[in-house]
Amino acid sequence: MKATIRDVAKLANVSISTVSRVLNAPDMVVRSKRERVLEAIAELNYSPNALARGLIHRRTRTLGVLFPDISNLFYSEVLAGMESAAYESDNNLIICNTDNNIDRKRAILKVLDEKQIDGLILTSEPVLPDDQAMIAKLACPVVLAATHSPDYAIASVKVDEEQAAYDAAAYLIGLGHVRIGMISGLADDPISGGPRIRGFIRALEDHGLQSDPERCIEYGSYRFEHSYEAMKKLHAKYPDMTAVFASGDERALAAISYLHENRIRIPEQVSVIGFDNTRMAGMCFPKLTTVAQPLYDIGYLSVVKLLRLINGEPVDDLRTIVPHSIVERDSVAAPGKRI
Amino acid sequence: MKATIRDVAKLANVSISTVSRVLNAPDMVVRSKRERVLEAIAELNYSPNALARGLIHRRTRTLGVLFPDISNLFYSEVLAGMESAAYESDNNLIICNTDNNIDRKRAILKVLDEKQIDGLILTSEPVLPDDQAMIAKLACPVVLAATHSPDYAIASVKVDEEQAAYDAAAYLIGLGHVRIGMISGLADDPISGGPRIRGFIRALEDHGLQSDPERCIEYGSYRFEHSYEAMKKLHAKYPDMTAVFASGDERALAAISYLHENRIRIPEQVSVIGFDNTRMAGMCFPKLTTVAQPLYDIGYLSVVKLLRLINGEPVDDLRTIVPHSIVERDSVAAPGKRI
DNA sequence: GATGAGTTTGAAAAGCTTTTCAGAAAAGAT
DNA sequence: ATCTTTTCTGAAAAGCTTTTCAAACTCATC
Repeated sequence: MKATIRDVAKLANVSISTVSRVLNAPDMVVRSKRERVLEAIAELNYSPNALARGLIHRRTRTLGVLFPDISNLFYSEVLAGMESAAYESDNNLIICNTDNNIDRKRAILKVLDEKQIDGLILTSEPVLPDDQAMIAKLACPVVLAATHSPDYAIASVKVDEEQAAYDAAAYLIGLGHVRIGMISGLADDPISGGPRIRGFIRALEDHGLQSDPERCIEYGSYRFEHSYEAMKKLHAKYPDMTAVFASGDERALAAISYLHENRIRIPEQVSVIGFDNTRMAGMCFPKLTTVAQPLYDIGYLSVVKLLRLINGEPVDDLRTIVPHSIVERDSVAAPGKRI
Repeated sequence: MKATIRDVAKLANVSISTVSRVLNAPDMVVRSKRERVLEAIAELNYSPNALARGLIHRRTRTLGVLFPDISNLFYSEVLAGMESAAYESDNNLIICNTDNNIDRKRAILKVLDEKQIDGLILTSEPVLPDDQAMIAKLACPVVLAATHSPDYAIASVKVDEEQAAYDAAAYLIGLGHVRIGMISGLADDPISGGPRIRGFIRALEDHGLQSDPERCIEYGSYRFEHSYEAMKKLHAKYPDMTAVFASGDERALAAISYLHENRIRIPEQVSVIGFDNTRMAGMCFPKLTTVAQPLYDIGYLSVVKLLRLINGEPVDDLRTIVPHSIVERDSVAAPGKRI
């Protein structure tokens, strides 16, 4: 049986108020008593009950985090950043997996609400009207990580997807590539789809290159197998392309696998640039050149922002844009170049 | 301001006991009142406060999980299994990252204890006397996932590392390999070190092969860069080996990178077998043959086991061994074979 | 219409802590 | 030694729910 503050009070022969003060405002209690209390605490291995505390303070120092798929490297790195920020600020994270399932999400949100989380972070998933309704019922602030809501005024932290995609394409173009394909998420995917496609196309158009989506883009989920098939189709319909922009590192790895299997040399014959810069990017062969999202920072900053909102502090901007960058490794080279 | 049970009671014009009963034992309250209460609940968007509930029931339906490094794919898959089991049993997971830091671990355990978690899962890390002391102070059951404690009677779920390593080596031997190297964790690492090394050596000895650790094993952390260096050294001191057993997929990818960069063909010239079967194994080139640990299951079963302990139900065995298997992909072939 | 059994309800305690408020003790001033 | 201030301390309320217990009610039976 865990010791309670009563037990400590009894053992130290003081009132429970005094024990409480020793814990929360030690200077208020006279030294002799304080020491007796401290001894009693040690002897009973007492630790205060956070439930009771939370009940009074109306604060649990616990945040909820929803992921569509935690087993994805992308999210684990975001999570790592969140966990650090939470630890540094004395908060804990309850992690839930939504599986992209609206009913499951609803159930989770209900429980988290009951558990009195101080704030919630939603990761990657688009905010549909349904979500918005559920969020609105919540009694706590919400931050979106690696996604944002154009329609509702919800705080968010993410990169500028369109610009990042533009930069990826522009980078390839700068190296001299003129026939560039893309493996993309579905066009209606508000993160890895739409904006990245627009950025990609815009870059091609700005440089007067072939930019017909029918020809130079293939779509598929982020899953390796789907991306592999997408690469296969893309290569079939655009055989003379010299570079591929894969909207996600997992897609890039699938492209690389396809090229290897068809004995097409990377980057000599075809360059591949990825997106995300997950840890896998440095572990494949050739090492992947990719558009880096600061995944850890996105996680870290979402928690920081959420904490601000919880504390009623001002946040400078509702939608935080974090910088992306291109990490040059070995999967991209100028077209036709021997290495 | 969140509505409380009082507010509901007032609006429905009943006592709070009645509201509570509508929630917990609806049949006890007469229909007319029940409906009035339900309406009030809906109108006020009331949801019961889990802190107050937890205080009474002495149960929070919240479990703590400690990882040494969440951003590792290995752990994210274990985590996915845990999360499923937790969701199915109406529990939540508080995830913490220890960074292998004892002080941090101590701080985390203190907070989790205060938050009245019902149970704790420790992942991968060895249980040192210090840990044991901290665990003993906890008021809740503990399960070790992907690790175990030979010294203390703590429940655990993991594969038989030694046998798995033995099987990996035996598999290579069965294909005709006679000069086999290993990239290992440090010898004193109780998981990816010691047991796997012993299994590996035993397999070699059982078949009368070169098994001098000085010659055929290199050590290093699981980090890619360290493993790359280890592979480099191993290859230097054992240039005629035809197969490598990498104790972990990340190590295997490093080995593969090294071989690619030195234009050594895989598996024609050197076969590589990994360990873990993380998702990366299917995304590299060539696809990695590896000893599969059922990562998801390890996570899932640890939670199931923990729940048993929490409920005071019997567990059949303190140390659960889950089955491993060899997943054959493309990185291993018979020595000298053309593909 | 009274009695009894069974159902339904509300008051109050319990679960553990923090915080307010007022009283007690100590310290200081005269 | 007395009175004021200041410092400490304890009792009690509050935070929200569940649960026990006893009271009130319903309904059937005689």
